[in-house]
Amino acid sequence: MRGLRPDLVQRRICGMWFDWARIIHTPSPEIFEARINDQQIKAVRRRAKYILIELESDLLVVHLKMTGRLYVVPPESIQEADRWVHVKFMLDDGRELRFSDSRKFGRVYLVRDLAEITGVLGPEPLEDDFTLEVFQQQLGGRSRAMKALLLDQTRIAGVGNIYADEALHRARIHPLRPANSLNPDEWERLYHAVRAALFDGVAYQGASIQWYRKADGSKGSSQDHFYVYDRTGQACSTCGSPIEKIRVAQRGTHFCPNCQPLEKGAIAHV
DNA sequence: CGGACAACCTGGCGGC
DNA sequence: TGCCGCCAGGTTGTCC
Repeated sequence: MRGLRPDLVQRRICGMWFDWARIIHTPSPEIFEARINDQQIKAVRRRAKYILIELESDLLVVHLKMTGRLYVVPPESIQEADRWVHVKFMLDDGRELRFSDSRKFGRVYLVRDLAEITGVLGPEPLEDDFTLEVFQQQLGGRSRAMKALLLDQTRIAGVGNIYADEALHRARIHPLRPANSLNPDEWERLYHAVRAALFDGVAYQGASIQWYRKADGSKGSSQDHFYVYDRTGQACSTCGSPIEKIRVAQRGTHFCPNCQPLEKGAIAHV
């Protein structure tokens, strides 16, 4: 989002193209095309994992899902190959905004009101009003595994599989711990850990494990700073124990069995 | 409420 | 080399 902003703000959309209609989620492709045409881009923002491109009378919303990429190409590079481009928006300066997605899971939306898409999302964890009390109120009081709760976008928005694992490790909490078993100190640790993990992810400009690329096409570096994600069998940077991988909430889940013990009272021995 | 699973899709990788 | 099965930064819906 930050990388796209300078290339997009003040541009005017003067055409679009697509070759996979299902990616155009709302409204129908015909209406989408007619309505977006000639609208000027006023701002580029974000809500949870949704990129919001503010137009004069609509919001162009993009979700990259697993393998989506959004980037701008200058006129001289428009012939450059990318076999996974499925939607293009022509800009008034001759450039082109491309949505590329090998798995075709990503979606684009054109709406008057953001609530049409993100109405059920929980609070933004990096906002100032996201306090420890809010965090605990959103996630606490139930028996679900903490990892599953962190991934639940209706309780807290924007935490994905990588940063859920990273936050739990930073807070030294096992991913299977029931939410109603955390003590006040653990709640506070996890609160700060979630924010720190997300903040660092943004600072490192995303994780380029396979497909993700920044707006300028280069790789983010978050993957070079993972504590547990994608590090199965490697030594924990804190204690040296091998990182383990299990399945929680149907997602691959990485943790250090020594730093993040499941048994109550189990104390890490280094 | 919550867990399991399928669906949506394609590509990369390890194993044989 | 080739084929097969498994895995993947996410979300939604169904069933139990």
